[in-house]
Amino acid sequence: MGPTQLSAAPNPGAVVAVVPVADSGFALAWQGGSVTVPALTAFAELEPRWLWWSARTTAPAVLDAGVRPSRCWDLGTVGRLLHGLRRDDAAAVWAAEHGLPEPPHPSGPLDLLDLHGESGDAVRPDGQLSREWLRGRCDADLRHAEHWARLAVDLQVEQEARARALPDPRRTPTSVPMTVLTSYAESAASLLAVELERDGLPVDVEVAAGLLHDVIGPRPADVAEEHALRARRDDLVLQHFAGEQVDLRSPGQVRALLARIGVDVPDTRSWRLEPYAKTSPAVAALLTWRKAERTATTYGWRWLDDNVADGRLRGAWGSADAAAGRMTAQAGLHNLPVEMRPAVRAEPGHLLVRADLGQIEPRVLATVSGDAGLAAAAREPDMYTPVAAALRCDRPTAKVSVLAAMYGQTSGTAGAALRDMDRAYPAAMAYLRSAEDAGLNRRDIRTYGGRLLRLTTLPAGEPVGEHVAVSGGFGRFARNAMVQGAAAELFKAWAGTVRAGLTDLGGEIVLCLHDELLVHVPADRAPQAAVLLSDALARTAAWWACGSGVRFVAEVTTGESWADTH
DNA sequence: TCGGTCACGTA
DNA sequence: CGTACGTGACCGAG
Repeated sequence: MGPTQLSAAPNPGAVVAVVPVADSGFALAWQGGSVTVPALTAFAELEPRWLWWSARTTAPAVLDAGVRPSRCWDLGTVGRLLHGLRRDDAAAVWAAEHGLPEPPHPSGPLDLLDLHGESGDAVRPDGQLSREWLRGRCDADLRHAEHWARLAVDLQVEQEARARALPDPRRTPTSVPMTVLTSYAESAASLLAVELERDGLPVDVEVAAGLLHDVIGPRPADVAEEHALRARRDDLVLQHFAGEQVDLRSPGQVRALLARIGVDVPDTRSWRLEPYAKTSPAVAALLTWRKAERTATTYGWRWLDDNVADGRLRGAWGSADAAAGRMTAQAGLHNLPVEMRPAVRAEPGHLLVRADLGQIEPRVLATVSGDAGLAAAAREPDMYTPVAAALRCDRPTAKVSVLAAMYGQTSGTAGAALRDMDRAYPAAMAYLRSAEDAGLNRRDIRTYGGRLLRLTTLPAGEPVGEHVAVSGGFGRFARNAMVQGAAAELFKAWAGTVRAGLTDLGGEIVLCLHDELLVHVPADRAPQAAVLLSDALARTAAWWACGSGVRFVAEVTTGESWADTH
């Protein structure tokens, strides 16, 4: 082994850390060297695995520089994955990797340790990162940025070693260990989140306006007209109550109002009122009003004005929620009512291609639990047909039984069904019980892909699952999170593969919806995009579910609007 | 002005 | 058939 040359260029495909410095270029570092450059193009040709402290802070500058990264490693994202962190800032990730206590937020006041040393070291005597560095010195100039990039390289090596050392849950492991692959996929998802936020979802404002007009009436010209229209909607309900002056938006007042016509309910949720709608026109009118009111307040003219610009609906995206690691989105991107989906339209000369994973959670359960019987069922296009045969019941009963087992049913008559499930699929049931047990006893657990679910240090009532503490403890939460979390990991791995394949087609992912991908492509490439969505799933499942025998299936459809693809 | 609660949209 | 998330309105406390 000769001495390392500091000027040695990275090999193609190497991990290369990038730290942008405003208006000055980029600091780059890799194992064996580092450099500062005015532009990224020469390094982009090496197709490196770009390494950054977080995509959210770094990727915009990289994308602006004209680079479309195909692979990356996100220290914040991987830190959250490996350590179950609720934060992804450099200080928290660094501390977790080095076994140090969780540091205060970088915005907190500086102390003597932060300012230690002649020039101010990046690492404090106690091993934590200096808050002075975190607050701007790291990208103040290229010299400091280069040091910051080297630290990133060191931390990546440590993270990868940790990921590599975790047990691989697959029956037939591939050469790259499972949690390293998950780290790649989760990092890609964080980059995708940045792109989704920048590019947005194509929405035809004219179509959206037409839909709104039909449901909530014309766009009000001023505040007075807005109130008048609101009053007119309210009157359609109130006329059923002899002109009483009641605030329909106040659940308490509505409940009292309903009591006066003999409808006595503990709350006024729509599913509870639904049975009365058949016989009571007043209740029916109230439910219709509720529907329109939801649209008017949450997805109305204000929403359109605030969130849609240049024909794109934009909101903040997160790559992993706190509970199980599913993607999150704001601005209504994840809860757009079905009635509004015709407004999601491909731009001229383009088409939307939608793919959704069929029966994803039971197939994931078959994979992660290694249950041979359930895996055999998961080789079929419809899992519930063989399950019904095994349980000697009809298909709807089979479906309910599987879901009840996965989610920990607490109501209804599940006893017999669960006994049958135990007989037919003992390994899957044992897996679920073991997850529930970990939850009940507050033990940390890892998902199939290696995400740490922290149940030990979580204070009761902490909003990881806002209602967990009150509604049933951590047992059901853990049982659910192990399945939902693994499904999220598969989904993101799939999405990352699709994203990489879309570059050649000139297309982009425009929406991620837990088990559904929406892709926007030039119209003549739509057939290729459809093939890509299916192929990417097969290729992803080949390593993700290696040796399990489980098949994953996607339904793929093409159309001009999102609604057309259903 | 704030957090809690209700309610409801999506998966 | 449970979990999770984001949004907006009301309501009472401060």
